[in-house]
Amino acid sequence: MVTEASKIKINKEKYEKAAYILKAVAHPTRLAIIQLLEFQEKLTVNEICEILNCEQSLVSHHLINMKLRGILKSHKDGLNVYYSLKEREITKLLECIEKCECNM
Amino acid sequence: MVTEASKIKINKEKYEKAAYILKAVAHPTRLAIIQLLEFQEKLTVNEICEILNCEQSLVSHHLINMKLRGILKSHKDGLNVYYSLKEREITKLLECIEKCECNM
DNA sequence: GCACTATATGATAATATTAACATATATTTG
DNA sequence: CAAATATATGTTAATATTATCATATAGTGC
Repeated sequence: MVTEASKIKINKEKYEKAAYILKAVAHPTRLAIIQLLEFQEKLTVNEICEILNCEQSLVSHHLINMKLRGILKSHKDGLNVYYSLKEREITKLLECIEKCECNM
Repeated sequence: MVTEASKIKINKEKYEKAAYILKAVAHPTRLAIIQLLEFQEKLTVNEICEILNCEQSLVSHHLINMKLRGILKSHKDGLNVYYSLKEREITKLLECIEKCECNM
């Protein structure tokens, strides 16, 4: 039992990091953005707004937050800001969830 | 563009379900519980409390919530309630996250 | 420099999640 | 049935997330 406990203690930071990333992603709009970018390589804020039919500043908040957490990256080109996946690996989360039969 | 939009619309429910599951899991304690149960098959509420050094009612709330969302299952044996994974697939979430380099 | 467009920022309100605590319920044992 | 134990429940407080709105900033074209 002590072994387990110390194992958990050591891993505490790991769980906190993982939860931090999961929280950044656990939102329908954010998942949609991630999957859009899985197939589109890069999109502007406005394009995402239009596709998702979602207000600009809200989308912007979502994007900036995910960028902050290292999930997205962006580059500016004139007036536009293009967002893209920084971590393609993150797209596997959705696959993983879909395989779960827990969505009841 | 319209194509994208309708695709997203159709998938809206999918993203909501996925977010619902992800939210249930996006917490350090919950991730720890899941990983404990990956290796232990089943544990009582008290065992989990002790290992994680976490208050009983709080653990109970976490467990019940995850059970509600189809991630865990439980069975009673005398005074004890044993919790275990309902969906082993869920343990792959952690692997998946760990592979991401997004954790800054 | 002015008007226009795209994006970001900041404040606040609405809502959801987490924690803490007190207590209830159910089971076992004597 | 009383005491002890394990778990669940319900309430409230603390905190975090999400949405909304108003406005700022920055780049473009005239």
